[in-house]
Amino acid sequence: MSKRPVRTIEDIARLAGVSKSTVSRVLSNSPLISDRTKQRVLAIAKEHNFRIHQPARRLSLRHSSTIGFVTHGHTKNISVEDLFQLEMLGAISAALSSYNYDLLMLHVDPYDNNWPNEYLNTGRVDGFILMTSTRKQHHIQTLLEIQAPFIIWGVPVPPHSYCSVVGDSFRGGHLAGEHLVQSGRKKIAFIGGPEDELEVTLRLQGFQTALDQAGIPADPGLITFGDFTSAFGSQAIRELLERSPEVDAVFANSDIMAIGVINTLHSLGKNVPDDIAVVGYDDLSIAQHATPPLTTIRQHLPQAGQLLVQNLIQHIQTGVVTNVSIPVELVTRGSA
Amino acid sequence: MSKRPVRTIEDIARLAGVSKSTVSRVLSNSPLISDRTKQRVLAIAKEHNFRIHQPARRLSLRHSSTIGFVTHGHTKNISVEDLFQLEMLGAISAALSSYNYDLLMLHVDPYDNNWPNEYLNTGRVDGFILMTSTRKQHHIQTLLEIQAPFIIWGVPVPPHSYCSVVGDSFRGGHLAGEHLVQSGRKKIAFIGGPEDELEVTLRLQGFQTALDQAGIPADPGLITFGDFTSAFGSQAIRELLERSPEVDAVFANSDIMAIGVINTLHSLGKNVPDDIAVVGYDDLSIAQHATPPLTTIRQHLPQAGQLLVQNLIQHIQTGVVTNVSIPVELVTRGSA
DNA sequence: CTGAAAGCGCTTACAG
DNA sequence: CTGAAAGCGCTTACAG
Repeated sequence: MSKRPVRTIEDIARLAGVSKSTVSRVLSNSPLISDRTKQRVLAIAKEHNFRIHQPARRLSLRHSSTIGFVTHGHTKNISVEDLFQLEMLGAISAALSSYNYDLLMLHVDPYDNNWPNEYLNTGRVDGFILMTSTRKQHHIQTLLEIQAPFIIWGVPVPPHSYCSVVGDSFRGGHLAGEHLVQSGRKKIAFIGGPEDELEVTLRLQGFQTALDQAGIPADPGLITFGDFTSAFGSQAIRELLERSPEVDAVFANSDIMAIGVINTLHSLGKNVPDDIAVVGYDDLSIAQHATPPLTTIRQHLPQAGQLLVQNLIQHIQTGVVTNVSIPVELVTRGSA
Repeated sequence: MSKRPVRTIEDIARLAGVSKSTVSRVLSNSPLISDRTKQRVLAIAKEHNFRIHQPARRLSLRHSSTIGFVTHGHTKNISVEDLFQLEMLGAISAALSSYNYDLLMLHVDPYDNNWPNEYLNTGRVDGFILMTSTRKQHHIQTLLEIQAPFIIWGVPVPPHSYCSVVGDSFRGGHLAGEHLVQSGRKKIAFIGGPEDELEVTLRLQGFQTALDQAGIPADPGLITFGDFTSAFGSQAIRELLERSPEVDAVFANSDIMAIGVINTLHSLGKNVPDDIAVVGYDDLSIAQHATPPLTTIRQHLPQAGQLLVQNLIQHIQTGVVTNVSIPVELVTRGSA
């Protein structure tokens, strides 16, 4: 008689003339239930647009079906530099919802060591996904210590064993170098991310291998490291050009950096790719919208997101530790 | 004797020699409890690094203390164009955690009308925050119909009443126009976002008012609309220059557009701001890193995030509907 | 194939 | 100021 008494499984049970147990079972698709009952209950549930109350379910099941995406605290840090993370977030979110998991955003204080407990012991989250980088390395220690389930995007560092997925950076660097070499470039600069990041080192190794193979001598003067920002890209190319005006190509370690490089080149009156060819890294969606459109190394973010969640969930459920390396791919567009 | 028996409030109660009720009360800071008991329980809780289990708490309290941030589905859409949203997300997240609320990311299918129930009826979320835009307008309808608590960033559209916070777009447009006029510009173009967005219209009105006041005649040929992307910024300035080569300033409706404009100007050999002055909008963190650093209208995102969450929570608790307009501010840097 | 009952870990009237 | 008990809405052995 009253407005909307259909809020719980018990309401449905009453309407269907069965027990709560039965309703619960049909809703979780238990094989025990007869088809007739199942259809009837389902019909009633649908008719009333019934949805299971998650906190109750989570309490009973003792897990949250939600994972935390870990990001660093301060608002100020969020900027174009985090575009990569943003695209990754989209990919992860898409994958997560296909598993019926929720995505909790965790803006974490980098100096706090207790945050994993804050989310795990409270039953808000079943595990974590994080993008690694040097400064976050100690988070991994913390997670390892309390045995929190997690997976990282990045190269896992040896002593310990934990889940990871990462692009094949050596091959990425190699592809970039090879492409530049094959298009006839001779003075090819490497504008890298942080020198102490494994990915960066690997890209450099792949890159140098490609030059070696083409018989181009290594020139330390053409190699710089910094961060992944466009600001650093700008600065790096400017300095490079002062030191070595004959540079005819650059391999930048991120699309964002590459865009910084290109902008600076334009303002110096250089033509891209005629005077200087530029290849980026990641293939974010901005890559195709740059002027000229960026030639870059595609990291396959949607696939990465999918693997990150699939393997995390698997790890939560079975304890299996996976480390996967995703093939990268050269995408040729206008800039090189 | 066993490893870690301290997982629940009951464990703490046992250790402290009190009842669960008492522990619960000290943990929720009930005034009923004596100081002695409170200190003792707190000490024990801290010693064992105890954290309350949220699903249980939420089930009991009948609310989730989490809010959903609504974003559109497809991975592909996430790009530099969403930088604004990203910075807003950071601001919201910061505000939320000061209220002990969690932030759930909701990548929602734009053609699905049932998503609010999916989150509200399931007890996963107490309310929603969304950024509006024309295409999202029908989400508001849906939310209104099922009486879901929500707040938007954007101008509320009349017939209905719901919470909102928004920057003062008229004043923003006015400040931009005024600044350009005062620096002696005569042919000032307006490169707008979507023509059917209220914010855009308001910025144009403010802008035109400023020109009027300076006695500069309105020139419809200098006004364009598109979207907030840098690609559109590039395209718009290129077309504008063909039609009216004498343009000496532009007011772009987002920092991202402004950056597109500047890049294109550079590649056309124009100097910014000498040949053409450019003012942007938003003051995202990229603004200060542009070359030249962007003169822009600051929207005060951290404050916006704070108001968004504060007023949403207030609305959830009391039903009060607030509509707030945040003052904007001209930030003068290199580009104009 | 189905149901009654216990339990998940909290909160909070109610009684003292 | 404190405790025993009921209840939040599910799930799942256990018994049939």
